Amino acid sequence: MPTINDVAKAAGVSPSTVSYVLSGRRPISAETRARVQAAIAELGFHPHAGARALASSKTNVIALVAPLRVDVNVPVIMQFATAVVTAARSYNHDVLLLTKDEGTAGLERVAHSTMVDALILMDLERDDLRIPALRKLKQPSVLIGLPADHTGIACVDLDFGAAARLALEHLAGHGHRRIGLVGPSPAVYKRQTTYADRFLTGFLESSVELGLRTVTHPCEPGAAGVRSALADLDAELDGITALVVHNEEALRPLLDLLRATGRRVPEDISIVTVCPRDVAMSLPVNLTSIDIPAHDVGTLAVETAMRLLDGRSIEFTRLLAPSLVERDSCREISSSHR
Amino acid sequence: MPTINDVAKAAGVSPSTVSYVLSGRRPISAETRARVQAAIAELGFHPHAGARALASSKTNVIALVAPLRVDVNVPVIMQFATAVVTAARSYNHDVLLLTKDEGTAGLERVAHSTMVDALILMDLERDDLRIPALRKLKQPSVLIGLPADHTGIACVDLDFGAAARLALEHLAGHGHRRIGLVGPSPAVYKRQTTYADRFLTGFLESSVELGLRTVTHPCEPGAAGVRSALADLDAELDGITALVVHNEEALRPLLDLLRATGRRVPEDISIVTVCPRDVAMSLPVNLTSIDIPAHDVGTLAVETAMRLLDGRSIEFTRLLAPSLVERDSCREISSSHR
DNA sequence: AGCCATCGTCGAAGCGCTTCGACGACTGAT
DNA sequence: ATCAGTCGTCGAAGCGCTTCGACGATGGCT
Repeated sequence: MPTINDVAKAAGVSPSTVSYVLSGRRPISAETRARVQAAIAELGFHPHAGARALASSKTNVIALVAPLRVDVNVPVIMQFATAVVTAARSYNHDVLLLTKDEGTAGLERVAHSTMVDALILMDLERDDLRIPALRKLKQPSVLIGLPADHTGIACVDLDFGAAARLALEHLAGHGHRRIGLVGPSPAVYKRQTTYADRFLTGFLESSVELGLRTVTHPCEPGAAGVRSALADLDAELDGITALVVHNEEALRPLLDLLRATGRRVPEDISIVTVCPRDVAMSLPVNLTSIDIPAHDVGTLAVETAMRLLDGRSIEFTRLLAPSLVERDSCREISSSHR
Repeated sequence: MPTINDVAKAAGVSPSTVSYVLSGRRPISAETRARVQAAIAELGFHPHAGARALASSKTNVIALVAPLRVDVNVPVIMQFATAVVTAARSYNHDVLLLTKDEGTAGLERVAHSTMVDALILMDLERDDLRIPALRKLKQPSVLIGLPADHTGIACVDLDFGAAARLALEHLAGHGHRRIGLVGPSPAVYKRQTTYADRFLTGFLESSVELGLRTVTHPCEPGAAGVRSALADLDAELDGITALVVHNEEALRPLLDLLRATGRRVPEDISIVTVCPRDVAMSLPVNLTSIDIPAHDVGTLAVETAMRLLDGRSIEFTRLLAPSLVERDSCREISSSHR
C-alpha cells in the first residue's frame, strides 16, 4: 500500500501538498495538482482511513442502528437501510451497522471510540432509554421516529398523525361514517413504538373532528388474530362500512377472511391501508393506500446528519406529509345508504 | 475524551503498560492491572479506533456486502445480516455495510483504505466479476454462495444440490414418481445466482438417479407467473403428483391457485419447498420444507473470516447439509395409485 | 555464590495523515 | 518604487495508539 509520502515523492512535492490536493483546503496550481493526481492514480493510492480519522477527527462513517430481530416490518427496515447506505455513499460516507439489541452500550462504544461521526437510529420507543445516552455523545444523532422527549435531537418520519387523518378524510369524503381501525399487534403498542401511538391518536382526534363513528383494535399476527380483531370491531360498532388498516401483516389474512365471509372489497366494505406501496399492490385487491416513504425518510435522515456535521441549520422535527394513492379498495357510498 | 496517556497518569504507569493491560500481550502484575482498570473505568476511557487501526493495522471491522435492492428474498438477506452482525460482535468486531451495487469499486475502496480486516459477500453470481478483485486484496474474504471459480476463496452456503436431492428422495419415498420443479424467477437464473443453478443441477441429477419423471420451470413473480409456470409444468408432464418449490414468492399465489382450481394440498398434490422455516409455517398449509439456515450460514461465514484473520486453517468450501422438516403438505401415495 | 530466564515495566519510535505557521513569489493598488 | 495581500508550497508538529528493545528485579538452577 503506497502512502502519501510515496505519492509526494513520485510527484516531486511535499506530503502536505498532496493532502491539500486531496482535500482542496488550500489553493494548488493546476500543474501541481495534475502531477499529484497522476501519481495517485499510478500508484493506486488510497488514504488510510485510520490515519485520516486520527489526524482529522472525522471518520466519514455513520452508524445505523437497526432492529435486526426478524420482526414485523422486515421489508420496511430493509428499505430504510438501503436508503441510508445509498444516501451516505453519496456524501462519501460509509455505514456501520449496529443492532438495536446492543442498546445503549453499543452506541457508546462506537461513539466513544470515535468509529463514527454521527448516528441514525430507527424503531424508537416512546420513552426510549437510548435518548439520554445519545444526548451525552459528542456525535450528533438523527432519529427515524418521534419519541416523547426529543428536544435537541433531530427526528425524521412520516407524519403518522396526518396519515390517519388523511385516511379518514378520504373515507369520509366517500360517504363512510362508521369506520374501524385494524391496528398493529399489541406487542407494538406495548413497546410504545412511536408510530403506532401517533397514528392512533391522529385517528381518534380526526374521527371526532370529522364527526365519525369509529372503533379501534390492535390485531395479533396470523389469521386468528385478524379474525378476533374483526369480530371485536363488528361487535363494538355495527354497520361498519370501511376499515383503516395500519398493519401490513394483517392485510393478507384480512382479505382472505373478508372473502371467506362473503364481504366483498370494496362493494361491501372499503379499505384504506398504510404500508409500503409495493405491499399494497401485491395483494388480491389493489389497495388504496398511504405510502410509507421509507426511501425518502432514510435519505432525509442522512441529509440531516450531514447538515448537523457541517454545522448548517436543521429543522429538528421533520414529519413528511403523507400521500394517499387511490386504487381499488374504496367505494363511494351513495347518499341513500348513508 | 480521555486518552491512553490520561489513563496512564491516573494509574501512575506508562502508556505502554496501559496498552498491555488492554491487549494482554505482556504479563502485567495483578495490582498494576487493577489500578489501570480502575483508571479506565473512572475516566470512561475508550481507545480511539483510528489510532488503534493506524498503529496495529487492524480495524476490528468486517465489511458485509449485501444486495440492498428491494429484491426477492428480503427476509433471508435480513437473516444473514443479523447473523453476521451478531457473530461479528461476539468476536469484538463491527460490521460495515456495503451495497452490492457499488460493485468492485466499493470493495477496493474499503480494502485499500484499510477500513476493514475482512469481507463477507452474499448473493454471488456464477462468474462474479468481484472475485478477481477480491483475490487482489490484502484482506481475506468469505463468500456466502459458490461461484464457478472460487479457488483460494472461502465459501459457505447451504448445499443446494443436496437439498434438491433430499426433496426428491422425500417425495420418492412417499411414492411420488412425477414431480415438477417451480424454480426461481428467470431473472435469478439470468443473473446466474449460484444457488439457483446448484439446486437445478442437483434436481436434474437426482431425478435421473432416482428414476423419476420430472419437469422444471422458472416462475415469474406474481399470480400470473405462477399460473403460467404451473400450466407449463402440467402441459409438459401429466399426472404430476408433487411439486418442489424453490421460490418463496411463488408459494402464496401457488397455494391460492391450487385451491382455486380445486387441487387440494396434500390430498391431490404434495409440496416440498426450500425456504426459511418461518415462511413455510406462515401459509394456509404448513409446508414440508427444507430450511434455509441463514443464521447458521451467516455465523459460519464470520467464524471463517475470524479463522482466516488469525491464520488458523479453514476448509475453503463448507456446504451445510440440508435438513427437511415434515409438515402437512406431503402425502403418501398408496401403491395402487402409483 | 553466580548465572540465566522470566517477569513487569518503561521509553521511544513510528503508524499515515492533517493542519498550522512560515515563507518566497507575485499581483495590484497606491 | 513600495506595501499589503494573495497564491502556492513546504516543514514540522501532533493526532492516540501499539510494539520493540531495554532494563532492573526476582527466582530457580547449578
